[in-house]
Amino acid sequence: MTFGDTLARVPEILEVESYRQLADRVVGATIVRGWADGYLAKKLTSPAAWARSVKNLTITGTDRRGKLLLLETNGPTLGVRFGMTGVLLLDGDAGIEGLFYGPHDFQSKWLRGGVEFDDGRKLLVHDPRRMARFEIDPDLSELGPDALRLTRKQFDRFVRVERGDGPAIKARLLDQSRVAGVGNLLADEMLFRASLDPRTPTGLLSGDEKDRLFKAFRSTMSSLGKRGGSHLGDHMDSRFPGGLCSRDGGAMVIATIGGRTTYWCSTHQG
DNA sequence: AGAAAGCCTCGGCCGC
DNA sequence: TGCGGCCGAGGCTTTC
Repeated sequence: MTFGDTLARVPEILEVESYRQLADRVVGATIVRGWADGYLAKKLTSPAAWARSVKNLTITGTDRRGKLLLLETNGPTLGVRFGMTGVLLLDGDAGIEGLFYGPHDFQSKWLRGGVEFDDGRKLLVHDPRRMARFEIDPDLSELGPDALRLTRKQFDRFVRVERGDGPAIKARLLDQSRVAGVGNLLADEMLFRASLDPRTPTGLLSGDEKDRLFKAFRSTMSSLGKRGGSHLGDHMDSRFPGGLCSRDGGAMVIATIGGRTTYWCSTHQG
């Protein structure tokens, strides 16, 4: 599903990284005003707490951990989670052009909050489905290592299972406390590339299967980063009911794994 | 009108 | 058998 020639996406790690690059443009600016609706401020004590906390803060830098965008300031660190349909806007510029599951265009009624700077610019969160959240001094200890820079050593810790067979590898990939940034589409793409059944218990992966998954993890991040979005994976052409695998023509299977709709090839991921 | 997403909460049960 | 922690299910929210 695309919107004509417009790229359509889900805010997974690659999209949030492009939001971070957009946010880099406000480094050095000072916030004069901030606002948020009740949903965006849901993790804070109130929308007023956001307005009060951000006033007069100067942005000193940007960072990102997984899907969490971080704005560093001369005071607390500001965090933004984008949920399913959140897009970061800087005045007229969007961090990305469209969303896979989101609307085809931007509407002012879907602006849920943001900040205004001393130079007049505005950094805004556009979020039709209201799952984006602001945070103040977010707790990073609950997030695993960043998926865009995952080393082999970190990967080996990521697939380690303490007890029993462990969760399905698909569920482990989505576990943000194990590795931060992999969303549903990226997880399916990695497993497709690694020729792994998403239901495989993490603790039962062979050495060869772990090697394949690590390679697929890295290649998915780098090639989809170059292509420009989480929705541009090799398996996406086959990602519909009744779809056939673009690699070998096998029938695609659909099931809920790790709480998310999962597509995989019955032939090469069997 | 059903399904989709990220994230959070809750409850059940696994494993020691 | 008891307990803590893990894991999966379900809810939130809105749109197409």
